[in-house]
Amino acid sequence: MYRIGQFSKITKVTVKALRFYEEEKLIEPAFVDAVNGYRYYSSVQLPRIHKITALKQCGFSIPEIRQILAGRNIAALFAEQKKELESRAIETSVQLSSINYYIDSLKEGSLMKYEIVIKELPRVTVFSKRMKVESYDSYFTEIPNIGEEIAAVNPALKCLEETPYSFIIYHDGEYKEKDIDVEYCEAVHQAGTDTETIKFKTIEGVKQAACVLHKGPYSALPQAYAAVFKWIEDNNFIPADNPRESYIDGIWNADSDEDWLTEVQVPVMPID
Amino acid sequence: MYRIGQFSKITKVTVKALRFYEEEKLIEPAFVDAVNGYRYYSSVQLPRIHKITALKQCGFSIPEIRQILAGRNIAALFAEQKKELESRAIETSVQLSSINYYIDSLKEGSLMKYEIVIKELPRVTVFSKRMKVESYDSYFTEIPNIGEEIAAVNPALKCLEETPYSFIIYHDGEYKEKDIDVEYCEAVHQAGTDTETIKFKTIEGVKQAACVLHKGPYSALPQAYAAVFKWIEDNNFIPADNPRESYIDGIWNADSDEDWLTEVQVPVMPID
DNA sequence: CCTTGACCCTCCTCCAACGGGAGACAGTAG
DNA sequence: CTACTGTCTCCCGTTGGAGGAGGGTCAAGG
Repeated sequence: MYRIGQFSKITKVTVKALRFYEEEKLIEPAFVDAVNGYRYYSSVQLPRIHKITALKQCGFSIPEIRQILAGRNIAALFAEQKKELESRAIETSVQLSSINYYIDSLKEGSLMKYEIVIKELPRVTVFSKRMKVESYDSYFTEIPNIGEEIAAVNPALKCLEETPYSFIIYHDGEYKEKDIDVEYCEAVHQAGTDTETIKFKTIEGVKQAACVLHKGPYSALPQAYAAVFKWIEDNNFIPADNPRESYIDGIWNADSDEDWLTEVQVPVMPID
Repeated sequence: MYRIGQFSKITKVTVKALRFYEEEKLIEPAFVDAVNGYRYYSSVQLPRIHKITALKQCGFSIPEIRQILAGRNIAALFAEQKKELESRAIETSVQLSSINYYIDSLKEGSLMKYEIVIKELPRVTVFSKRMKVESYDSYFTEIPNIGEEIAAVNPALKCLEETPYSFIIYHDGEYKEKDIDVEYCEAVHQAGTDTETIKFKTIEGVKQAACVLHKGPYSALPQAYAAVFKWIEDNNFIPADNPRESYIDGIWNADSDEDWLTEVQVPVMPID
């Protein structure tokens, strides 16, 4: 019979943990002195505490260990824990490559200019106009016209005011300087009547998109694109769809182009 | 200006988290209505919350994020986090192979007969006698003699009574049936006078040893050895030293050999 | 004007697995 | 007798919020 401190040394389980396991009904002392309350453990309990330690080293929680010790659901719990650990391994490796990306970008002196975040993009109903434009500058003259044209046919049309979402999809997979195939979209509450060139449609949600926020004039957007595509590569993702550029602040509500805010969103999927 | 719920939708950060971050001084609303207490956020805060989200996805804690946002210790924190994540990745992979080992052993019908635990073995002072014996049975007749012989020369000798540690080191790296090179050791408080065949020595500690507890007669010990060596292989470790067999309960204090307890300890190191 | 539903506020508790420490006995060695 | 170590119980703190209670706000519809 060992006192708790001795048992603790033998088993390498702290005294605190032993008392806690008793409270959690994982293991009880073989005998408790009724007078002074001292706990006494015996060597026949070594296999049990050994088993507890082994299960803890596998990352099981205390209720799970209790189940396994009771002999219930053993196979199921192990299979579940395996899945859990596998997803944890993936998560850690994503974090690791993410960190490496930032360390890289720090070395190049740009002090975390771009941070990339994985987000979900919701399903939205939009009106959209697809067009080929000569250059980036030219479509900004187009956009106000689109709004007017669709409003003329749908007087009661409402865009999302609280969480507005207007963006351009680049249908050329890659970066181009001219003759760009773009689609301007603006989220609305409900579909309305199409025009010749402007159509209502539903854009499906995207479970994972790498998103980067760009602050400043549009001329610097290519840097944001470069950053997000480097991140995607570094983090073992691949683009799963065409990139979007979402306009948050711009000429319509910010004076200085230094204050403009644009989000680049690239749907991605992990490389298996 | 967005109310908290709208800002939450835009940023995919829950309302609870936004309020919590405010309390933690990570981000404050651009404006708080003095009358009703409503928080209002503006789009100029998007880069900051975006940065917070990105850092969280790297696994940083909130105090760390606060430091990084303040621009302090950035490189150091990133390097530290990288190390942290790397060790977490290793830990998870160990747990994973551990789990796989048990799932394997479950399939073979043996319901977790042996659990393997990684423990540290302390540095101990022992008296030891190294000898070649014909078979496993024969050295058990030897052991009592060793104790008597050393006690004759060292009348005041004290073994560790509270946490006794007596064990055999197998100097043949592998399993042998006869002509075995063994060393019997028993931990003592202080070194004493050597005899012709029994020497005092200090055995260095081992940082990681794969340990398995065997309950039952010694004839079944080979199964325990098989289990621990399989585990070592499955878990990407390699033996780092000769195995030890530590005797906890045996003929001297347990009647039935079904109650005997022995621990097999194999020092290991991870494969790089 | 009243109600309803959607938001928002603050404040409180809860999670996991113990660690740290306070205050009070217990047991032993010098 | 005192000092030291071990043990007991009880309470608080950790992380990053989630969940809920109880109550105020705001706009729309009847």
